[in-house]
Amino acid sequence: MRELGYRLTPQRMLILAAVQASDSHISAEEIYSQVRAQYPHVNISTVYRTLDLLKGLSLVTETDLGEGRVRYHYADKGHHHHLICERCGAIIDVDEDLFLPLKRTLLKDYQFNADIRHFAIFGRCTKCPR
Amino acid sequence: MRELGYRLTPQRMLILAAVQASDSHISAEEIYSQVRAQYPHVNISTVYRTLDLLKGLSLVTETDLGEGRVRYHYADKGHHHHLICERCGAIIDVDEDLFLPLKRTLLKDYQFNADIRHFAIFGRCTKCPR
DNA sequence: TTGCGTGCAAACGGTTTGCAGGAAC
DNA sequence: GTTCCTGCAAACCGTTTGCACGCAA
Repeated sequence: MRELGYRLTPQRMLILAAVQASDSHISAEEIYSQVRAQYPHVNISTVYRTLDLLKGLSLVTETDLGEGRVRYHYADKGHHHHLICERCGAIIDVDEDLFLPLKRTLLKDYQFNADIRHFAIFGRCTKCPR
Repeated sequence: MRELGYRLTPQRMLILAAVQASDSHISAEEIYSQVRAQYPHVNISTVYRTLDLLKGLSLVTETDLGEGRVRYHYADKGHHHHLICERCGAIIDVDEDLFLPLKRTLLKDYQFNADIRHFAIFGRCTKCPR
């Protein structure tokens, strides 16, 4: 799979495995501590370099949920979006189909091909007071 | 206006003025250098502290355009969103009304009250090749 | 054996914080 | 005169980089 000129190192395999294993979005720091459990010698910079590589190969995607840190996601899992409650912190996943009408409008009226894959929408879930 | 227990300092006035004067979104660093032109003694930490205060007073709002830095915007100006071309960097403003159907759906189907005020959508403008 | 990939340490850039002195009230 | 606000310097935190060594090919 990755014999397209890239070397297969234990670090790379473990990092990709960590992203795949995560059922939600995972941060570099979380990947780091997970990989370090099996391979104590890794360095966080290797995690970042590998994630960059995997992004380039379209194996992982990156999302900015506005936390001041980026999260990663295995690319084969379906795209979806996040509703983030500013009060209780709950993260609700919504399907990408919900955005198709918007995407069409942007293309038609604004000549813009929106890359709507991972989206973070802030607000309040109705369970939360106020 | 700000006599709700807050002191009126030249720094605060200049910082708010800088945000108001900006017709688009402005970064803390940009506010800083603009204020410093008239008041060379200011410190960047005062800029951040004042912006926090103005956010709390709902006088400015904050947007994360995914640049690794936050941008600020005077709250009275109408809300709008941004289409950001990943290729040429163009930023296209779109009106918030475009998002009303989505907002309604989220409320009805997901019990989520989306705070759709400043939004950054990445993609490609059709003027750009590929 | 030849690089590519890594660990290390140091730098980075935006933002935050502790503190003591100064200005607004 | 009090208290809030500020400048300063240093810390912070996620991320990036330069370098020399080591391992995958």
